[in-house]
This record gives sequence, C-alpha cells and structure tokens, in this order.
Amino acid sequence: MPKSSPVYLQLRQQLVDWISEKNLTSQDKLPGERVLATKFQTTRVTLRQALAQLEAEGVIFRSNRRGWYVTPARLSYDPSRDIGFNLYVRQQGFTPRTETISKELILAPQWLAEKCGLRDKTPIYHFIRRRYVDERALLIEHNFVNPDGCAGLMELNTDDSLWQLLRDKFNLQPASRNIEIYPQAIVDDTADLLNVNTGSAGLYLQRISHDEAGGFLEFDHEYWLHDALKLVVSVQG
Amino acid sequence: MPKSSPVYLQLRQQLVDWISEKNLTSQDKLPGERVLATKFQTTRVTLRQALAQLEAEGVIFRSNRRGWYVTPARLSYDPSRDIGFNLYVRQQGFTPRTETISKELILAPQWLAEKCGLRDKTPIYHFIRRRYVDERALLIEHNFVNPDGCAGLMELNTDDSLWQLLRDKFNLQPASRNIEIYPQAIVDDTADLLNVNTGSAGLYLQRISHDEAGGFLEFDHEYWLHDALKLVVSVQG
DNA sequence: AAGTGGTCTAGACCACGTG
DNA sequence: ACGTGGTCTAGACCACTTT
Repeated sequence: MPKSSPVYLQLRQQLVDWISEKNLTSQDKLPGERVLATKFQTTRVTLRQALAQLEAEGVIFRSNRRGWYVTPARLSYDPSRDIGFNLYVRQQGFTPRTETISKELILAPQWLAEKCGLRDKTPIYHFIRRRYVDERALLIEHNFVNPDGCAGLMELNTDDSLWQLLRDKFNLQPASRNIEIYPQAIVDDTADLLNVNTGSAGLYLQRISHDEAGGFLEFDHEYWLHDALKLVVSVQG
Repeated sequence: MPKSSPVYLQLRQQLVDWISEKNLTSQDKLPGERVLATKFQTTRVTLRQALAQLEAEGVIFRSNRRGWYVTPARLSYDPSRDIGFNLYVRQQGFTPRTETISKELILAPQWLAEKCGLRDKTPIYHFIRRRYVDERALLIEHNFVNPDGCAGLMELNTDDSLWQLLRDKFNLQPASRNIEIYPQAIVDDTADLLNVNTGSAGLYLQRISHDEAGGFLEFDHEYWLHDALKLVVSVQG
C-alpha cells in the first residue's frame, strides 16, 4: 500500500493546480492566507507549510508582509564574464534597475586585506548596490575596488557596470578571477534590503579579480535570492 | 527604541551559545526537541522555528527522523576539474565513500537527447551514485555517458572516479564543459536517498562534457545538500 | 482604520527509527 | 515497545502595509 502524503503536500499540489488554472504568472499575487485556508478547508498553519514548500521549490515567493507572488523565470548569469548586469538582463527580455545604496572610501579591515593580499588598512572603495529585475529586488552587491589607477571612480554614476567604467575610463581589465559560490541564508540588513525574512534561502557569490601583473583589482560579493538566478559557465580544457 | 527580535530569533542565539558552550562539533547530536523546548522554556513549535532558522544558516542539519546534528565544514569543490570526488575529499582531510545505486543502459529520452545534441532513443549509460563525506550523504549524482568508445564501462567498478576510468581505460577526455548551477529544493526520491525531507534546500549542478571534436561525452547532474559544499572556480581572461 | 502576514500557545496523534 | 520527529488543530495577539 502506498503511504498517503501529508496534508500539506496534497495542499501544495492543489495550490499548483489552482495557480495553473487561474493562469497566474510572473509576479501575480495570490489571495490572502485566510482566504486560501478557507478555500482549501485547512488551518493557516498548514497552509503556510504548503506555501513554504512552494517557496523552497521556487514556485512562489513572498515580499515581506505584503503577501505571496508567483516567481518569475530565473535569470541566466555567467560570473566569469563582465558584460554588465543591465545588459545581461535586457538580453533576456527583462527590465533591469540598479540603485547605489552607498559608496565610500574605507580602510580595508583585516578579513578583506587577507582575502585580497593587501596590507591592513589599505584605502579601498566600497560600493553597496541593489539590483532589480522587473522591479523585484534580486541581489545585494558589495564591491571593494582598489583605488590605484581609478581615482575619482566614486564621483561617477555607478548604477551601471563598474567593469565598463574601469575599462572605458581607466583602462583597467581583469586577467584572472577567483570565484566562490555557495548557498547561504540571507540575514539581517541584507534581508531587509531585499524585503525578505531573515533566514531566507540565498546564494552567495564572491569574486576576486586581478590584473595581468597579478595586482589586486576588485573584490566583490553578492547575495542573491535563491530562486532568482541560474549560473551558466563554460570551461575549456 | 530598537525593536526587540521575535522569540524564535532570541532562541536561535541561545542555541548557538549553548552549542558553543558545550563544544559540540561536526555531526554531534543535539538533545531531543522536547528536552530543548523545556530547557529554554518554550513550545516545540517555536523551538522548531529556531532550529529551522539554524538549519537554513547551515549551522545544524537534520537526518530524517533521527534528530538534529551540528553541520560539518563545507567541502570545497571545483566543478571544472575532474580529479575525482574521493581524491578531492581526502585532500581536505575528510573520508569519502561512494555507492553506486544503479547502472543501466537506457535509450535517451527526449529531454536528454535535446540537452546533449543526440537523436531520440540513442543508447546511453545511466549511473546513479550516492556520495558521502564522513558517513554523511551529501549528494546524489546521475551520470549519462555516451557508450561510443567505452563499451564495457558498466561492468567496471564505478565507486571511484568515472573520469579516471574513461581516461585510463578508454583514453577519453573532456575538452569543454558547459556547467549550470542553481539553488533547488530537493524532493521525492532524491530527498529519500539523502535522508532529508522533501523540500529541503539544495544546490543543483549540471555538466555537459564534449571531446575535442565536439562529440558528446557525458551529461551529469548532481543534487547537493545546501550546506555541504563551497564551489571554487578559477577563470582566466 | 482595517486587514495582512508574522509570531506564538498548548495541546494532540501518528509513523518511523532506535534500542 | 518506546520515544522521536513530523504533522496538525483552533485559536490568539501584534506590527506592519495598505486603504
């Protein structure tokens, strides 16, 4: 005899069916939890378990205290290239937007200096940016840029590609990158900035770029919503 | 006035402190939920919310109905190289183990044929393997190998590196790889095989390898626990 | 001001893993 | 056989978003 699935998984399936029946698509809002709980004759707690399941699967997402929405298609993203976020997004038929949340010149703290092979307290630019696709905030990005050779960068508009600026205005280009990627919960400030609960599933991406002489160019890390992207990399050899 | 955090987040912190006090490390078991709920004077529901938070952060993990354990350090993993899982793991001071769960010769279904640029119903080897680090099951791997040039592969021991077999016994070697990576919930059979609940956070990794002539060699996909690995890639240019 | 999602309580039963 | 984690109920209050 096949063991029958728990109520919340049956409910999950009913919700999937219902979403498909109603033809809900990208960023459409679901009815309130109490409405859904009544419609499917269950408790709000159990309903929320079903919703959480669909959230984990990337079918729906929630925006803070605003409610549940249908998740858009994933963005393809190649971290080994640098054609710029905005261009990337447009090529895939979406609408990008970037906000520069803060920019300042700091003295590299120890952890950063170690990562980048710098001496403690070396001056370094720090940018924090928030990036949207179709008005959904998908990631928070921190860029730490070596000011050598790009003095004045902070006065420019950084709502587009930093690499494009570095290439066009300062003739700086990366020759090698070390990339680290792993799933990591989004917490605290980052969660707030992305309008998600602390502990939401996310993907952490870190990149250290050097120039041809092996000099340190940029350290960047990015916190992505877990359902927002698909990494695509091509490797030879 | 700073808004006070909800009980489950305070509880989260207490649990972290308690784990550190008790010097619990890699794979140590936590007390039962009822014991913890009593100790911290809360409900099992709220306690479980705190535990789920720590699970999302990768601090603890659960093994099916067995209880909660402290998460081991992440395994570093470079998907662009092929020195073999077992060697990888040992280099980092852990103990690997691989089980071949099934191996058979199948006719490529449509989705696979499309992915690999084959005609429908081309014969292809299919291996399913489960890999452990320090006796914790971390991933399920599916390998689809082009039988051309490696007839008899299925009769060999596949508990070590497939690529090593292909290189040493059949003189086959990949020249280019296309890799896709994204967070994805682990569900159904895969969840069962990994002893986790359906819907647990995971990382999906897919790799298509071709030889120098552009011929299809292997398609593989892997389902990893979200807290198990750290991807490390180096890219030139 | 009303209604929403987020949090929390105090129980209960069941299926499964362990001893 | 026992105890565990997994599931579920039927409520409640609060902080925040929206109207």
